[in-house]
Amino acid sequence: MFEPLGYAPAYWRVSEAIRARILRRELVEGQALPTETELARQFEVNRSTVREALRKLESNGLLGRRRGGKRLFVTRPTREAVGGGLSQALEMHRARVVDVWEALQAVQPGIAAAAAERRSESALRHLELAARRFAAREGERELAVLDVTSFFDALGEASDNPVFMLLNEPLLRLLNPSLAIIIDRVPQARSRIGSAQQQIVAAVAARDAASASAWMSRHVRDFRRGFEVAGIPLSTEVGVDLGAVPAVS
Amino acid sequence: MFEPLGYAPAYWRVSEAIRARILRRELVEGQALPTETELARQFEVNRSTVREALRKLESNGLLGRRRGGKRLFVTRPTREAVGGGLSQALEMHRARVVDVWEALQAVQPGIAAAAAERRSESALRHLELAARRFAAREGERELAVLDVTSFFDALGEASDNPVFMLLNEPLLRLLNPSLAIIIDRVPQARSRIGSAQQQIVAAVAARDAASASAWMSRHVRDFRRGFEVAGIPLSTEVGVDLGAVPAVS
DNA sequence: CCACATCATATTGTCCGACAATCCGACAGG
DNA sequence: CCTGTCGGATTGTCGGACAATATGATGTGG
Repeated sequence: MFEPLGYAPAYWRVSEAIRARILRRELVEGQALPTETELARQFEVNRSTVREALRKLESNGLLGRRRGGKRLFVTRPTREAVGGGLSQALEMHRARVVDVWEALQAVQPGIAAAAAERRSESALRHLELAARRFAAREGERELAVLDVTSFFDALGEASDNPVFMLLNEPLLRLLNPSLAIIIDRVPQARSRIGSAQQQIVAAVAARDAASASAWMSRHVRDFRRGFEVAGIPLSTEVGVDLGAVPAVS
Repeated sequence: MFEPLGYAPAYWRVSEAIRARILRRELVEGQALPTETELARQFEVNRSTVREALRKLESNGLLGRRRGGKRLFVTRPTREAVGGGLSQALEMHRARVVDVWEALQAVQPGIAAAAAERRSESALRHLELAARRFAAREGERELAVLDVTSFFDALGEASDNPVFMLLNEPLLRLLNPSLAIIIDRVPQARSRIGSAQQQIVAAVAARDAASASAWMSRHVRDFRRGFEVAGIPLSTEVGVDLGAVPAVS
């Protein structure tokens, strides 16, 4: 009959108060926060309480500090921070390789299309660079995987859409371990990825959204085939150690 | 020439240590954490330091407490926690209505298709229920918006893909304010949304992925038209107060 | 044996005060 | 302009304290 009457500890209220002012842009990016002592004075709580509140905002990525710096500054959550949180959440939700792949399949063609429509010259150059770097890579499985990630990242950048840029990273990161295995075990993986990247780059360069989307669709579908050929069960949970996945003999 | 030599404060290392054990599943969901005093003893740091570490994990959604409870438990980040972090990040990145819309345009058809392929009977019922509730709603702009959100949520649920379920919520949440304005100002908005929902439900019920995807595509495109008719500039930043957007006369 | 009220204990939230390390800004000297 | 010095300010960490209350053990009655 009655709602539980809400009680929130002071550290929570302090953190919400600061968060609200940041989101309302009353505290703008790059601005230094008052010192802990000053905050404690203003909120009329102890410095320890303020510190707990600050830790929450810090891990949300809303506060950060300059390298080696001491004071806290208002920052916008970096891609890494957001991506880390998201992929960590997905691991806890036991997302499987096939789930992430499906999401990629849904979202990447749209990103490619947007990139083709709006890419700037410099974004295009970055994209070309990423593709060339992957193509030039030999051996070095781990680095090759990073190259693949960079390619998708560059594409997100070219789309000039912060939503895409933020979503891209965590999804790719979750697939990184499986990608490494694919590149290791599937002989033609590198060449297929490389040629797909070239087609996509060409379409983006030509501002041909439909073609970019179609090639990306094919590219992502190839990944799925890669999982199968490499013997990675589609129901493998992301975030587990893939060292244990048996090689197909 | 030289890498900055890394130093990490104790609260950070403590929080990382606990996070790692959670992600490695050595601490499983639902399990109670040791008490703060005990953690302080084991890590050989002060309780204040432990508390700062716990606040970080708490705001990541990896730790939570039972309602009215005192001890902390390992939890998986709720959809709200993840969504909150993501939409907050997008606000800070000054994502615009059109950016979010574009992402929706990219991802929702895929979700609809997946839902059509895999929906369970009970998920289908939830979806139907959400559609019926929206259709039955009159007036009550705010609630109508929530109904729309519920519909997309139910669809994500039906897709049975945790990635989709987590991505759905924050995107919709960001559009909620604009949606409210659309429903207020565009007379035919309700009926168009309602009929789109019905078509999607029908396609999902029939397990017709192609049709579900196509209708969803149309549905999302309609939103864009809605923004224009309602006089909401596509370049409006999400998260700003929309009370100021002038009505078209 | 189970359900329930009772109570001592453990635990959290918050405070206070302290101190070392170090970052910051100013200042002087080459 | 670069470098070295210096004092003050700020953070990271510590120890201890106490009120409020959740937790678990205990005892009691059915």
